[in-house]
Amino acid sequence: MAPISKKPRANPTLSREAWVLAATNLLAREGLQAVAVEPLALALGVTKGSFYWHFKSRNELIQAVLEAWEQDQSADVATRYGGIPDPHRRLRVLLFAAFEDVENGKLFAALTVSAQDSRVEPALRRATERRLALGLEAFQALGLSEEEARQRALLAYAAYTGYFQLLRTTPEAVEAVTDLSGYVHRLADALVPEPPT
Amino acid sequence: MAPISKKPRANPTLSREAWVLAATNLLAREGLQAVAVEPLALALGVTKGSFYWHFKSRNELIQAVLEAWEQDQSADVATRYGGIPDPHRRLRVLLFAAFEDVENGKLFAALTVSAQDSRVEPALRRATERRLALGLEAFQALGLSEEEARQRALLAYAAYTGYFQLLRTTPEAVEAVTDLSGYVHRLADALVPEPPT
DNA sequence: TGGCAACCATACGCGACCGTATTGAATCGG
DNA sequence: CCGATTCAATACGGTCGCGTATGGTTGCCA
Repeated sequence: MAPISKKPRANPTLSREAWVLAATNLLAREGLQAVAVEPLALALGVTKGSFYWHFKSRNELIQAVLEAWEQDQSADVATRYGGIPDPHRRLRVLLFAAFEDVENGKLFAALTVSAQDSRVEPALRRATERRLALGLEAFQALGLSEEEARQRALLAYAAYTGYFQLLRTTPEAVEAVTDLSGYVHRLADALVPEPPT
Repeated sequence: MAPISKKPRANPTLSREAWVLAATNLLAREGLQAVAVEPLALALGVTKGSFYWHFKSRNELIQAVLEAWEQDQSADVATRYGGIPDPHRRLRVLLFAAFEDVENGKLFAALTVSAQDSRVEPALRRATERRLALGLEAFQALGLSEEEARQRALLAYAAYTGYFQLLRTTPEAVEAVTDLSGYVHRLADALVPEPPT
């Protein structure tokens, strides 16, 4: 038998990151109001006592979750977006990448739900601004006017937001459309003018 | 001086409908969790005592709000949609009407936020199903295949949902697109094939 | 082996909101 | 004018989650 010491301490001890991770998952699945200290502790098999050793408050946990989210948002964009020279391809890659990352889409939808929250709001606003700016730029690179590019960017972003919102609220309705990539294709075709053959 | 009786009873007495109306407004502005009995009573200048005379519970109030909403959803569709013979016009009218009703759009967005709630979920699901079915039908009337019509309907609905969600979370971002009708035009043009000139 | 630091449990007080009871005041029909 | 009805205030007990205080284990290290 392995020399299990008296109390294996369930988990070899919880790290701050473990709390943040668990909180993020809970947030994505059940929303911000669900990321509460006591229930979270219960789910992790410990009590509040542990939590308040790692964090000053629930507020601090939420801030940490949001920071982590914003971090790998930027990271993602940087890697995926990279420098695709052809503007048509770049735009389509952008669209497909966005819709394919379902996990992130769900998390984003969950955050949108709590947009009223004073901690969530700034993070969400920054994300939205970045994304819309990226879209604007991408559409302008196609030769569209600013106004037109702005409209299409908003349209694309609304379609993104709405898609994951619907996926959250009424998954059955979305799944009735059997083919996601067909959906995104349609979106891309509707928004991205034909390349100059 | 007008013969003000001893206690003019602030408001000439609150009706059940007044509570429902106030709750609906609060819901649209601050979400479901904000429609709480005590705060609501405070806002109306009375106390819980009054509320629990008109309603059995908070739950009953919420049900009432949802029922009222579903009621005039159907009513709206019936009147607006009416029988426009030409499928192209019908579809465009539908789209414009949906985006123009900002009040209802905001209320819808607020409900979407609380889609997890066991009372909201069914109402929201029914609304979504009705709307998608309407969209499917309208696109099929243009001669599109079912699959294609389904995709476009979902796209249009996602754009609708997402638009009002963005309006809720980050109004500045939306307002940067100066022209709403331009936006909707773009959406319509992208989705509705040219009429057979 | 004593001691300190990391990690966690337990117990408590607090505020917000729900729902219940009970009482009070205005109003209307007879 | 009076009693019943309608509407509302007050006071209470209960739940859930936050945050604090305090004490208990474990592990490492001198």
